[in-house]
Amino acid sequence: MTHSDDPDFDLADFLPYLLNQAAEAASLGFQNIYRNDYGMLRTEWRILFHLGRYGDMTATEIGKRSLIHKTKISRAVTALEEKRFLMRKDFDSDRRSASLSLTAAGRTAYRKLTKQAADYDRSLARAFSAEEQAVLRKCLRQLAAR
Amino acid sequence: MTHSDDPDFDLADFLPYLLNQAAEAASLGFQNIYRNDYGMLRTEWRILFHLGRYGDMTATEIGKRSLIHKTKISRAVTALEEKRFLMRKDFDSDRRSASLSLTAAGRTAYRKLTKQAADYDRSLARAFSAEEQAVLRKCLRQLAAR
DNA sequence: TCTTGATGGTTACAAATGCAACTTTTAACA
DNA sequence: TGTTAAAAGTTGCATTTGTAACCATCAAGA
Repeated sequence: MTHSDDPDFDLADFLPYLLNQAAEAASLGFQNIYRNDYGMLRTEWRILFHLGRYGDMTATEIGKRSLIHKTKISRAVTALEEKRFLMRKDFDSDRRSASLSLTAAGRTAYRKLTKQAADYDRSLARAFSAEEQAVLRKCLRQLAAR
Repeated sequence: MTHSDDPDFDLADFLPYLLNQAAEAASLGFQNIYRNDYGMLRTEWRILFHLGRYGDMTATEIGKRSLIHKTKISRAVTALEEKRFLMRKDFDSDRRSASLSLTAAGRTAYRKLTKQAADYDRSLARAFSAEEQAVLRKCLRQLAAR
């Protein structure tokens, strides 16, 4: 006996819930890599990725691209700096901000992590047909864009 | 110019990232409802849901069903009790645990929230065709099951 | 030049979470 | 019966994160 007026509804079918479960499960495997192998947090890996992929930029520019909040960026940049994955180069023109660029170690980490991410992505996607993958990614993108 | 050995790879295509973005966006709309209207956190709403849907049970039983960690359950139950949404009934047979049951206010909140969840789910799903929805849910379930 | 307002980034504080340690009670069994 | 181990919850601590307030610098105009 159910206690609901809407007996067909179940959390397991609720899209936000289902998305969360899937996202958490999918994150886990890769999280282990950047956490255990590089001692990074998620935000740090994301920032490393942005710098590696798009080149040097300021914290604000990372924020515009990634939609990560500036306090998270500030802390992650400090952490990456302490780990010697990136360096700040002050501008003469504007001493409020600095150009962030990866060190050699940072670029190496970027290269390896990107490769592992691509591998991991393939291992996840392997469970689905090409059509399913296309639908899945399209739906996710659409949901994310709200 | 890209700085990668794998120039086709982008975070925006990375499934864990995409899933996270979609999950976060999808959560937001409903989060506003249980937060603003009922002052609940996500775990509290989930526990309210389990009790409303499946009837009275102990904290451990909720944990088995929902896979929520017992410390989160303990804190959420206390919070729901303070908000007068649930009550503990001690067992005579085993004084370590208690049966948790919703109050009248809790049942009302459950009914309304469940209805709003169902509506919200439909509003999300409306963006997709029936086939897309089926593929999406199937893929998410499969990912979550890993 | 001086003031006012915006911008880039950091820090303080509070809430949320995970992990481990702990308390109480029960069960097992020598 | 008395000791030990397990189970049900709770609490403490350390980490992470969001919000708001904050400092320093720069731009624009009076």
